[in-house]
Amino acid sequence: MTLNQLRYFVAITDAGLNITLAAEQVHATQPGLSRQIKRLEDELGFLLFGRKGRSLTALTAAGEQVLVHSRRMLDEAANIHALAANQRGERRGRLTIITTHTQARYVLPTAIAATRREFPAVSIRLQPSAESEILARLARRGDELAIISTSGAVPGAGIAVPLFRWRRVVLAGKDHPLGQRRKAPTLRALSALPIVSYESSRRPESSLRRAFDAAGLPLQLAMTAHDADLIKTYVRAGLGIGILAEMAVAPEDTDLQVLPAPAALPECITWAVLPRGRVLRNFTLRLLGLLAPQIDPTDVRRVVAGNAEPAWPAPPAWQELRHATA
Amino acid sequence: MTLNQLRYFVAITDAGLNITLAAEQVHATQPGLSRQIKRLEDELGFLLFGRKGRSLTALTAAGEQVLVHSRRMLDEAANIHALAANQRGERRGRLTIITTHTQARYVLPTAIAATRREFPAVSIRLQPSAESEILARLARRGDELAIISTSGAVPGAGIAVPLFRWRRVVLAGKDHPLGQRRKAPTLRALSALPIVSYESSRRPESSLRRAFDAAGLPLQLAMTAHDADLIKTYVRAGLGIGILAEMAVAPEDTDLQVLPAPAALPECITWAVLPRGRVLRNFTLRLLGLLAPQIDPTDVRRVVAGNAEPAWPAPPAWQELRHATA
DNA sequence: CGCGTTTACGTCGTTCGTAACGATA
DNA sequence: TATCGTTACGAACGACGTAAACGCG
Repeated sequence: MTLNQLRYFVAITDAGLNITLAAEQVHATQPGLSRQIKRLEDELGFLLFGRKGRSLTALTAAGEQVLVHSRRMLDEAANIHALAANQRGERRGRLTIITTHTQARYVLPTAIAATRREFPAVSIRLQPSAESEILARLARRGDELAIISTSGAVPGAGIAVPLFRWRRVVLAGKDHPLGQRRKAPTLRALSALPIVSYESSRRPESSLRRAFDAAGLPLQLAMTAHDADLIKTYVRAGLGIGILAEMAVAPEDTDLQVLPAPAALPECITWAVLPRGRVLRNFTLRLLGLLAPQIDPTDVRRVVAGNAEPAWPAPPAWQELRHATA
Repeated sequence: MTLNQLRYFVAITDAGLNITLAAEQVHATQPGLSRQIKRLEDELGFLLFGRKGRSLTALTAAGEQVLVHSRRMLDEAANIHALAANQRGERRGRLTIITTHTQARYVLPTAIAATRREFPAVSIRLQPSAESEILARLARRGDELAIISTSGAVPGAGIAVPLFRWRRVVLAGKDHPLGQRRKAPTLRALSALPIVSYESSRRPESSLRRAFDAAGLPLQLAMTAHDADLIKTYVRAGLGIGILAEMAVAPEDTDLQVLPAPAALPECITWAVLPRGRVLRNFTLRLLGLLAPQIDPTDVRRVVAGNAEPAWPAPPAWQELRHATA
């Protein structure tokens, strides 16, 4: 049993049982993979894949089991390599961040730019994803970090580190009467108007929808998008009233009226979610520190390694954070 | 990075940084290990060991880290091998049981004999250990299973499966007046007499000692031993009154008076403790099933694999169990 | 000097890529 | 016939053991 054999094995399963495709992805030839799988099966004494004719049709039940342990071994191998890279001060690497559009567009840029200045050879890959996919992707391999928001609840998968608290804002067109009193509109007032907000507000468990439900008021979603810029565009076009994250309001949005959200809309928290048990590269921790200065990188390492229980400092409000890091 | 390199690496640390000794234990030559370690260090880019002259003096800090992940990788490799052995119905293997003398002498024999009848090629190694060492040894490698007793509390390390409940008995010499009423003596009565019991009773947190402490009575330990047979021998010799586990009373002990223990001495539970995350061989589960028929082997597998939360059936009393399995 | 590690050298086994072959839709 | 997996072959690499050299107590 070789690490390479296991690497080929999971590559084949990840490629949907297509050996040729898997071979490309591990930078090897197809006969090489075929042979190693055969060797592995010979050594273990049973088939990993079910075959019909010459092509692979499915993992066997035993193969499923082996796959689980193989992935763990490869994860640990990757951990040792990450450890080594940190140890010798390696400054190259890759960091994949899975996040939503709003975080990517309004929260991350300064921190990512600063990280890149410090580690110019690190390739940072932003992977905007729908909220529902984010936690699922974390389980995959790679040096991944998810940045997501919830209204209070701690995300289930991985190690969740609270970065900052934020509230929603209400956006109205320049001459919309809602803005005339310059204070937060009531939930009831919003309920009477067409709303433009995030796609995720369509989900019945979204905190926006639940706030309206709790008040017994209807929520009229005129339009939804993943993208805060689109939302603002359509508010400008007069499609309705925007409800979005305060981070998404930029200085150049002077043509819009920005009002606080009703108190009934709960405060949200943005979290960094890290895969449990993974050795983090130095630049990953650096990015986290830049995003939320209250976080102690050493604590993060300990908790992710499973050597300490999470005990995070209370996250600051977004406004404080932005002033502190500006 | 090769699995062999990691194997050599942990062998060297387990051999106390003696490469020659480690080489014997992994059935290889000393230069081979030296070379592979050098290669590994070259690849990782830093030293795993501190050296003085030509000899290894200590693990480096980075080496400690690598060691942790290396062990995990090798554990997973062993898991795959165990999985494979199970899958192809391999009936050979080794099972090391870490336990106390009383369990080894009075509880395990029938179950072990039955397991050996079913798996004649399995070599079972009984490793009697003091209670304090048992849990520490579980962390080491190999197909290990610990059988230990506590007075109620769940053992901390690994997965603890409750096997059965038992009580203590009081042993007195044939003509000792304590036995004349043929019922359980009081704690106060025992307190006035010299006691012969287990070595572990010397520990202040032992349940025997705590029962006397709670009653405000002194415990006079005339003699202690790890070994129930020794205790009986010294009771016969008139050294004092024996207090030991009910399992340790054999039919041939007709020359001793056997009395129930005072109710103030709490009931104990014997547990099987399994290392978390290890794939168990079929014969290990078989032995567990023979020890405690109420246990569902599939549940044990699931819980040890981390795929289910422990929810064990209530353990029967030793007497019921013995009659059920006899 | 004895113990333990490193270096040198020759052999063997394994892996890999290229190329040809086989099966399947 | 195109696609994908298997088998065949030759080259290159790497691991291993033996034997000798080196350092340290």
